[in-house]
Amino acid sequence: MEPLLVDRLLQISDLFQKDMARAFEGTGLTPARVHLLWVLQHAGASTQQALARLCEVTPRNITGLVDALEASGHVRRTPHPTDRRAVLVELTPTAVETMTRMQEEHARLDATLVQAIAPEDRAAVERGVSALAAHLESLVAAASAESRNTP
Amino acid sequence: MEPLLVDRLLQISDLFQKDMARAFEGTGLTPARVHLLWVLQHAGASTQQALARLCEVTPRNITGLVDALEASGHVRRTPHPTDRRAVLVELTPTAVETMTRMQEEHARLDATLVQAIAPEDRAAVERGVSALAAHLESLVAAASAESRNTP
DNA sequence: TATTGTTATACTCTATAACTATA
DNA sequence: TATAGTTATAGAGTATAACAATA
Repeated sequence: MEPLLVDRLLQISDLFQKDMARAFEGTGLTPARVHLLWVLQHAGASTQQALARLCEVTPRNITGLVDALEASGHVRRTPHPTDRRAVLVELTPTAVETMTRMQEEHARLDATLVQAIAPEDRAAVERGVSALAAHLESLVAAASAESRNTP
Repeated sequence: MEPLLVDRLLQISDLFQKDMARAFEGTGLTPARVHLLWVLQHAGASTQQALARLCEVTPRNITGLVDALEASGHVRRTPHPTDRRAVLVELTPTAVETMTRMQEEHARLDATLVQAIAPEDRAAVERGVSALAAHLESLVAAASAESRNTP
């Protein structure tokens, strides 16, 4: 018997994690730190509170990640122009370069993945994974709404 | 512009993680421990060395996971019948029940996922995700073969 | 000599709670 | 009074290295 669709998707999740871990190794970066850099690249200079919301993680956790990324020269803390309690975190020029390369690699990976699918199946797969993502999103949203009602 | 296929797949990975974390919460179980129980359910009573290979994790790590699962009553350590160095880890009856329920929930999730895809797209999606999994598998295998050559 | 599991140590990610400085 | 960030503390997952008992 062939594996269930859900098992294929879980297998793909697992392989993505391995592939990304491999891509970072030797750079001193970790998945959580790369995620923060990715968020920063898209959001631009941000307060740690904003980063905590975007990463769906506690502010305390952001302190630790920013400490590490500051020590490795990937981000800088600068004073907030109007709020003296806050700091702005921004990518350093080297990190901007690193993230640009990473985004190129990301696009290359996308291209090879699309090519791995038979041409006549591509449109259906695009529709299918969009539907799957939407369905899962609603499942998770429903569960988290319920847990807010019974905390 | 619509998101890249790879971004959809990453989104699905992320949603799976959230959904599973939600499913375990309140049970005292964690993703790593459930994974070990899952492996144990499929492999049957195993030595910790075998579990380390199956989970792709160090033997030391298995010691910790088995300690925790033994304390929570999910697994038992029994002496190996022929090798006095080794122990056999096996599921307790309650854990067997828990895993059976989990497998049923897994099958239900698969059914709702398949239903979320338009009927005329289902066959193409099944073929597509199989091709994607195979392609990623070969990418990861190639990378790990290369890293064994340059350690 | 090689293998099984464990002790010792360390690092990363994560969380909550209490505290400081500012709004 | 509320918000931004940090210190303090804790637990889970992971790894390497050294060691005991057994093969």
